[in-house]
Amino acid sequence: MSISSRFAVGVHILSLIEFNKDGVSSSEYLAESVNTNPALIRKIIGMLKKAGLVEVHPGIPGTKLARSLSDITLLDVYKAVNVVQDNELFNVHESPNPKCPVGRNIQNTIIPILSAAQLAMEKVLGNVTIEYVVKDMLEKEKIN
Amino acid sequence: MSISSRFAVGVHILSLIEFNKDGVSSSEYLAESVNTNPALIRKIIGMLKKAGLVEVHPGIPGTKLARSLSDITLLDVYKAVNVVQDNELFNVHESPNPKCPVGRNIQNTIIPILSAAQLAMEKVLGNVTIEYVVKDMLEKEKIN
DNA sequence: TTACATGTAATCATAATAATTACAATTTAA
DNA sequence: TTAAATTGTAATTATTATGATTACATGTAA
Repeated sequence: MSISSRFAVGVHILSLIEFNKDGVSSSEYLAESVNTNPALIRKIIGMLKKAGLVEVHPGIPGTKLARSLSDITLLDVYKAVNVVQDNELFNVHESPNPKCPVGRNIQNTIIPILSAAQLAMEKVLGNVTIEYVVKDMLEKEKIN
Repeated sequence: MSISSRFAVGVHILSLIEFNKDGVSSSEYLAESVNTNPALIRKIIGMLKKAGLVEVHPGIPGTKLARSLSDITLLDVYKAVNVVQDNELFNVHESPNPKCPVGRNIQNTIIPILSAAQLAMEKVLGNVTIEYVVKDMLEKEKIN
């Protein structure tokens, strides 16, 4: 089990749009960097658009960022691409036996805990911006 | 995508062993409460045993806790049942294009962030014991 | 030796993912 | 007006993971 790479690809797309801000970031161009096919990129871009993170129009080549770099967090991307629903990071068995004191309470007892764990993870993502990601990549370029 | 219910079932099993500490917790007994089949329970119990959380012996009916309730955290269970490997909660696309500054840095830039997010989630689990879970279930029984 | 429980491998149906193909809809430029 | 290029989106496929199930070998105790 792991969270869909749509999320990492979304971050990749937004970062590359910034790196290529003076050029045209078509789905084919982005797909070459991600190393996948343009249709998948367009699907993810569609989700980013729906979330208000990018601007893109049918027939017009290229995608632009709709917000400043410092105003887009990894949590925004994560939410945009629907990799995990609220309260659904953890799968809880569906039909425990209500005749048993554990069976009839397990869900109500652990779901709040699991939800808190999920929120703690998401909070970390919320504290990282695409601006940081881009700057970090530039740093790594300098070093190498 | 979501984390396997093996984890929630593991918590269920340990809690029920405690509730039933004066009786015999066979895989069939546990399976009835979880509402699944005994083979799956035995598989999960095998993992809990390997992690030193329970005692169980071939041919001898029943499973016992190997540690005190207050010394077993949800993180112990999570680790025991192998629902998520270290650094693998998030899937990162495998072969980004090394000719692109984003493609050649995306992994090194986001993996530490994703790892920190995963650890934050796991830390929450590490702060909750089976003792708390059992007590909370008892509380909920009183109320209802 | 018989009955019963655990340990474990194998099989199967289902669901999710990512890759891919295909094509309609839209825009721009010739 | 037409042609070319791009986005939007649905459908298909191969692969993988999960959970349910079956089967049976192994081990214990009466």
